[in-house]
Formats: sequence, C-alpha cells, structure tokens
Amino acid sequence: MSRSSQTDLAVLAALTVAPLTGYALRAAIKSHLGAFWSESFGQIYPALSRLSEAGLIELDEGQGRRASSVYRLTPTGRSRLVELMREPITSTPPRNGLLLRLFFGDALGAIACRGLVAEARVDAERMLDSLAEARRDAESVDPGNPHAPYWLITISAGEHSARAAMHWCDETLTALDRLIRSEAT
Amino acid sequence: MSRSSQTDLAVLAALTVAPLTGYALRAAIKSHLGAFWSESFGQIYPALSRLSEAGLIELDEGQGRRASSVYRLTPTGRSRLVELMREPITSTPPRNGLLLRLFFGDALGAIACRGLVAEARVDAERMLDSLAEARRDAESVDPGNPHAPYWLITISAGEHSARAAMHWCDETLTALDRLIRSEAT
DNA sequence: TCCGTCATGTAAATGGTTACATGATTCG
DNA sequence: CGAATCATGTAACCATTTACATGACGGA
Repeated sequence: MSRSSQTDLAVLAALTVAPLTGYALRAAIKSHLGAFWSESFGQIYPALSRLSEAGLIELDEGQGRRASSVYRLTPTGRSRLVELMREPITSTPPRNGLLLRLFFGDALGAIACRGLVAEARVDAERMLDSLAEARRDAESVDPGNPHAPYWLITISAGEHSARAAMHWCDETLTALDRLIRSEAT
Repeated sequence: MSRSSQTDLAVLAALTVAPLTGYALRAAIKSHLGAFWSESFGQIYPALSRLSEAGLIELDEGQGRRASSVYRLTPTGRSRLVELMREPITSTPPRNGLLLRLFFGDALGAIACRGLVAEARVDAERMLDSLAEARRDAESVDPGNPHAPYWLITISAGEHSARAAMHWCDETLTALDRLIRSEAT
C-alpha cells in the first residue's frame, strides 16, 4: 500500500461514522484517534479532492444553511475502504526518543535520565485519565451501535499500553535511584 | 530540535560505544536499537559527512589493513551529543495501522479483525523472544560496563510493552470471538 | 573464480508538517 | 461590532525511504 493511501484509509473510515467537513474530520481524528493516528490539514484537503475526484466520496448537500462542504461516503468508497483495510499494515519505522536517550543514558547521566522517566510517567497517567473518559463515553452509547465494541477494543489497547508504561516507569525510577546513590559514593 | 539532528543524535550516541563504519553503524542500530529506532543508509552517510565536516567525529586510522572509514567520536562530538540529548524529545505523530483498522472494525468485519489481532499476538511473542536473548546478552557483559544498566532499562521497556500487547491480544481475541458468535445468530 | 558480504554513496520520489493566506459564521 | 471558531486551501520545506550504482575483500 502506498503511504498516501494510509490517509485515504483514515478519511474514508472516519466518514463511515458520519458525514463531515475537512475541518470536522480533522477534529474527529484528533479527538477519537489521537492516541494512535494523526492527520494534518495539509494531508486531509488534498485527500478529499482526490477521493471526490475518484468518486469515493461526494458532497452531502441539503444540510440547510451551510456554505461548507460536508462529504459523505459513496458505495464505491465503502468497498474501496474495505479493500484498503485488507491490505497489509504498513508500519512507520520506530523512533522512540526516550528509549534512544536511555540506551545511551550513561552519556546523559542518571539524574537527567530520571527526569525523563518521571516525565514519561506523568504522560502515561494523563493518557490513562483521558482513556477513562473515552471509556465512559464509549460505554454510554447506544448498545446497538455496531461501532461500540470496536471502540472499546482500541481504548483497551491504550489502557494496557499506558499501564505497562507506568509500571516500567516505576521500576526504572527505582533502578535509577539505586544507580544515582551508587554513583554518589 | 530540527528533525535531522535526531539522526545526528543516534549516530553520535552509537559511536560512544565503539568506533564504527557507516555500514557497521547501521547494523548496530538495527540489531541493538531495532525495536525503538531505525536509520537507513540514505540518512547515515550524509550524516557522517556532516558530522565529520563539523569536527564532531573523525576518521579512526590505524586499524591496519582496512580501506573502509571507521569513525570515532571527538571530544567536541561528545559534548554536542550531551547537548542534543538534553533537548526536548520530539516524537513522530502516531500511525498505528492495526488500531486504525480495529477502530473501524465494523467495516472490516469481526473475523478479519480477529486475524489481525492473532498476527499481532505472534509479533508480540517474537518480540518477547528476541528481548529474552538481548537480556541474556546484556546480563553477561562485564558488570563494570557503565552501559549495562541502561541497556537493561530499555530491554525492560520492550518487555513490559510486549507483555501488555500479548494480554491485550488475548483479551481482544475472546471479545472478538464473542462478537463473531453473536453475529452468527 | 565466483559469491556473499562489507562498504559507500547518490538521486528521485514520497509523505508529511508547518506556516501562511483568506474568508465565513456564530455568539456575546 | 468584534472575537473566537469554523473552514478551505496552498506552498515551502523537511526528513526519509527506496532504488540504484559501484566496487573491495574474503573464503569456498
């Protein structure tokens, strides 16, 4: 799958839930998928033109007063979406700045490393909080909504990963404290 | 921090462990940092020229018979490295193809989702195996090696994350099985 | 000698962010 | 009216991968 079709995939997928403008699309991706996906305007608008050109989405008229362009998925778009979803997952090469620094932590010093890990712990806590909120939202939607179980699955992925991060942070903080004490002697 | 200095950071850091050629540098990054970092030749060689130009690294002569260029960190390079490490961590925007597909799993179908998660479980298992090997290696190096505790820290990060992934996969597989059964009726 | 690996590099294409420009709509 | 937000787009820039070209070296 070419990389740009990753954006197509996300846009088409988001439009399965509701017709949206480019702006709203971005907001929806940010708020609902923010933990594991991102798109910028510079990607979204060209994608909308492309997909519209190709007949995979179309303008959703009749919204009344609005001058803005609300897009809706076409039947062709829906089958293209499934096609894209079936393609092998292309993952971006990993680039974890925290672990890179820690791997060479001796050059940075144990105290600075400790600071980085403490920050990471705060981030994980924050993530856990926002996931708790997302879980409440997802659990309170209409139980007949076919999206609901899948939303919970992705929320749970975030929870597992954030909890693991917190445990690792705690373990690492004590390990670094031990290292700092032994360096001090 | 400009994005390119991320590569500089990785290259400088890797050279703290031992002098290396561009080729060996890439191999080392792949094998030791592969789980959380990556660099391609197209990045490494220009970086080596740049860093060499700037006096942060230099050719390590006297290796005997070799025609290849082995680079070594200069004192300036070492302080630049610490400077780079102290800069705020810039993280690439998330792009998790698996979670994107699962979030819109209703469009893909529960059975196909199950396949994706089963694959993810296998990946996590493999990761855990290779981390076990890395741990054995790291635990068997000279205990006086100042790098050792930091290597163990990053290995532990991988282990926590891989175990969390496995638990999530198991939980998700049973959830999807339930969903598949209920769809079948 | 021939193959595989070690080694160095470059050019094109890609994918993506960022910053900017512009204007409509809504609400106080 | 004025501010905030909604909305659409584009252009420049950046990092990065990929594919390719080239050749040395060591061992079967």
